[in-house]
Amino acid sequence: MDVSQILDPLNDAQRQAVCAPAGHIQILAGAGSGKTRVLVHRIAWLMQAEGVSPYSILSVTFTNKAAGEMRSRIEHLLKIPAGGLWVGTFHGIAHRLLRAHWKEADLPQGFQILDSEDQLRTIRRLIRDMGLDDNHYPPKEAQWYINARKDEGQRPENIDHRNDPHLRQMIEIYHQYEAMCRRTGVVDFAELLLRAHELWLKHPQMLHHYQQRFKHILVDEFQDTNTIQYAWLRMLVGKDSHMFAVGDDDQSIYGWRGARVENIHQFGKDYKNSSIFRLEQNYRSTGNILNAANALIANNSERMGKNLWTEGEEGEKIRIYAAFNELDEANYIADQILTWVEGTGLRSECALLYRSNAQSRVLEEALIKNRIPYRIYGGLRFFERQEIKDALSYLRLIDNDRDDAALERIINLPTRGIGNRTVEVLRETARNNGCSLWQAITTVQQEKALPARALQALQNFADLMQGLIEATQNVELAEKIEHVIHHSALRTHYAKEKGEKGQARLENLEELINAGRSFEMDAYDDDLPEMDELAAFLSHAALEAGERQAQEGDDCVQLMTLHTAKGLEFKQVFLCGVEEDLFPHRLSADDPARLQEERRLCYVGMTRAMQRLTLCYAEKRRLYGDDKYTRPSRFIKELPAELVEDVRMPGFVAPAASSMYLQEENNTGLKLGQRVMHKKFGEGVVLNYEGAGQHARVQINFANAGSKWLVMEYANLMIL
DNA sequence: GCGGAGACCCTTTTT
DNA sequence: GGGTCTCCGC
Repeated sequence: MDVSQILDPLNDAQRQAVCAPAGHIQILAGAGSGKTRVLVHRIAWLMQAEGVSPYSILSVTFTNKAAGEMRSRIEHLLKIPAGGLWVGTFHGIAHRLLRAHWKEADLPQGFQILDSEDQLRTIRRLIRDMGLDDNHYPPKEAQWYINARKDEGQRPENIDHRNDPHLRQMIEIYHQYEAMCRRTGVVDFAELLLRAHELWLKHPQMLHHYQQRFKHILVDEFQDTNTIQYAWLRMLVGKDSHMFAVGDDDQSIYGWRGARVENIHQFGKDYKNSSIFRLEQNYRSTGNILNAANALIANNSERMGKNLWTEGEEGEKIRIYAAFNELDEANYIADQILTWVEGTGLRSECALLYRSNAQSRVLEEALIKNRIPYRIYGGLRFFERQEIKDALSYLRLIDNDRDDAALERIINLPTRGIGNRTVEVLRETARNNGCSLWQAITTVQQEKALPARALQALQNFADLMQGLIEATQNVELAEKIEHVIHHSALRTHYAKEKGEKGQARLENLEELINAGRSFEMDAYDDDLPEMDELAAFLSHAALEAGERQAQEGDDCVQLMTLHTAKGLEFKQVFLCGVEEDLFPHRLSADDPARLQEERRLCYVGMTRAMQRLTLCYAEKRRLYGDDKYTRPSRFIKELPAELVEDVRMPGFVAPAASSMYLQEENNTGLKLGQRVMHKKFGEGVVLNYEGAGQHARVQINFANAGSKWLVMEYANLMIL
């Protein structure tokens, strides 16, 4: 067997990892070191050199994009379809298991998936129905709480309320929410993972079957695994199976959503005989960029340890641009891009990365002003769009009449005279009888619990749904969708919406029909039960919300958050707003662990750059409506001086508008850094201003009392 | 049932 | 500052 195709494109470290003898293996793969390549080639190696059957390989990723890329690269390398091989996301694989074993998992056969938005709506509804004040129990917080507990593998009955009444109530909300999901036959994202874990916990013989089957378990982005994902993996790894975990602790940026970098350390403890390989040769960035990134990340503690290097050239220094304000920052960047393009560079080679989405607007405006086309990542994806979710809700209700969330969404959409009062009566009836809202319609009608007009409106809705159910039996999926969009009058409803928006919505609805036409059921390799095509389509819509929408194609500058940029690379990168309080974000600055995550985020951002990296900060920034004086991020100071260069023109004088602003601000009579004395708090230093004149507030860092915001009018400060 | 006024919020995102 | 949600009046 000729394996040269598999091994030749690899460097020594990669080859060692790919050919490592069976055993538990951990790969620490630095940014741009060929991580995906190693995973793909490892799978190819197992199959072609070791004669491993694709049937016994499981490869897990976090995103559908990564899973898709992995599968296609494997097929490209092997030049055959990799049938039988399981490649998927944690959620996709859990879903597959639960479909196959719905009975053992104690789920209804046709269970559907509740996406985050539906989950939030459900929880909001529930909190109100429980008679709780949603100011005291914000639905968002409850949602976060529930998902976090599920990610940790906890059910409400296992959580200690520690006699805390608020916590006790949160647990009760979790409890009620669970009951609601059971009643309506839906499962949220976190539940997929938790159920899949419990499924094996409760059915050891089934676990044994999968342990026997999957001899090789490969995990991508291992640093992003949360508690339940790692527990699930550990369970699956039987005594004859091997885990191949690829990750980078320095690129762990999802701690805030439950990811545990500690799992990387835990791996070595759990698998004492495991070996570890490091991929440190970088094929992406210049030496200067790597050295600067290395220096930055060296400020973090408890690292596994890793130093990126390159055979390539040193390259340019890292540029630091100190802007006067956010407009100046944006203009500078636009200007630099124009220069880049004049020098035959492509716009698409340039990326503008920022910490938070709110920063994008000013950048966009500057790009528009300079007629620079751009593409912005983020925002709604196809299956998350309002009109698409409306249409899907009809389909969900057809598929499962217990789906209350779907019914609530469309019972009066388009409006058909079913008001809030009517729906309230339905809810109450459903609650009292422990039935679905759909069933409650019949009950309410029988009991004549509403005025005749409302009853008639309900009857019309019931007739409509009944008609849709009958008309969509035994027809092609696309035809089903088409029929629903047309006869529910969603199409006419959105046609009435004026302007481009309405037009776009209509086009999206058409696109949904197309999606139905091109939808292919996964051809599963084993004994998975036949799944109804509509149900499969709905699951697909929830699990793969589709591409983030943006005008594709043209040569566009790329705008995105630092988080979104992970895994991507660009010749020229601008990190925008590299300022204290923005990056690191002020909400993360106090907690050392979160601060380290911010630093890793900066590391991720810097290592996206291949040739040129510019860090920008503004000395003053308008954010959330008011102006703030800012300080450059501590991350800038952590870069070795010999690797950076200041690109603000020396001796440059602030433009008139800017200096006027400064004067106006300065009528507090104080300058930044000014030492002052306060009667009560003692001596301190001026850190920041807000507003102007006598209503201005000033932030002072007191030597003994810490940092405080004071109103000038009352502060009575003495200048020292 | 809809549209306007006011309250409220505001980090990062995938499934 | 701006986007979203809620409430109230028509």
